[in-house]
Amino acid sequence: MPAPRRQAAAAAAPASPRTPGFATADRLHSAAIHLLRSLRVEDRASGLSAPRLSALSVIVFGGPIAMSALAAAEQVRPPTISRLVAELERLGLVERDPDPADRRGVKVRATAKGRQLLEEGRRRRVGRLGAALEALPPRERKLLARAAVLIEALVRPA
Amino acid sequence: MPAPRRQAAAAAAPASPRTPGFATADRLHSAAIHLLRSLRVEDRASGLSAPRLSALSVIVFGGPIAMSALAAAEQVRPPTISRLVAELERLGLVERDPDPADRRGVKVRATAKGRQLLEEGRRRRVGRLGAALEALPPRERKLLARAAVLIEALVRPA
DNA sequence: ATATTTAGTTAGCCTAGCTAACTAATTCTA
DNA sequence: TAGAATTAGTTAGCTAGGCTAACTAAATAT
Repeated sequence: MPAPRRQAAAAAAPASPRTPGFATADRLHSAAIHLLRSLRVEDRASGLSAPRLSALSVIVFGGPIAMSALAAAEQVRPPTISRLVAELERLGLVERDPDPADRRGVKVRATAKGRQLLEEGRRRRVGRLGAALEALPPRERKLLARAAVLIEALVRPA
Repeated sequence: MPAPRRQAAAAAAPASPRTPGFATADRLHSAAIHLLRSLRVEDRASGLSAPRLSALSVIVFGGPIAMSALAAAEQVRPPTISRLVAELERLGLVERDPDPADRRGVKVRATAKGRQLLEEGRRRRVGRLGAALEALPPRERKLLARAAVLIEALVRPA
């Protein structure tokens, strides 16, 4: 286990095990775990580890981004990002430019190769699940799409 | 990145990016990632890392279980499980008994302390999400509950 | 009776987390 | 405005968790 990071005592009043919210939360949590576990297989085909894929994704979609912002997005410490970006750079997937506005700073951006690799990976990963969803009645597929939106809303402002 | 594990060429025909299944899959994938990321905070309070919590969970719910079965459930190699279980044992959360039916084998089971720690963690983790769900209109909460069931069904037979 | 397979462990390597300690640049303040 | 404090990023060194290779011991197959 990595050394625990101090949290700003986050404990909101937890729902008691009796409430309908708790039961749903439990099911949702479990479903999310199993969903992601089943997709991990596809990610391996990219040749990149999960942390690298995740960081690359933030860099691709988050435009040129500062190291500190990237660390925050990935919820890791700056040294972790430093090393990770160094590896992505060595692989030709991203580049580091000095920030002209602040000469301490650095902006990371994806190369064409990086974008391409990510896009392929996303296609593979989501492709398998997408095929399964195609087989579903449209009603159920719509239900899942709405659920995804609800979940994002629940989680986003956290 | 850990050395890639050979996969039995799993590539099912991926859905093309145009289909409705693909768009939904993308949203669902993203929602699952963000959901789990937001809950990670609570897991840290348990003092156990994610791999240890996950293995402990399998041991608690999967009854006395062989090392090899545990490795399969966690999708890791036997040496990884050997070491992980050794640590859980050192912490007093699980115990290893020789398998009387096959003297090469070992059965791992949770101690009372292990069960208790897991239950507390689950309460904390799901509590925060549960509270958020309580605030939702019952209709939307039901939608999420049904979505969870659908997802499990999609993923389970994979 | 011996050879092969299977269950688990040990040894040794790599990646990804962390903290601590550092440099360089910026910003604040007396 | 000189000096102090803060901020951005890196380097060094540690631990945990992944892997393969190589091993022991037991079970099974020839």
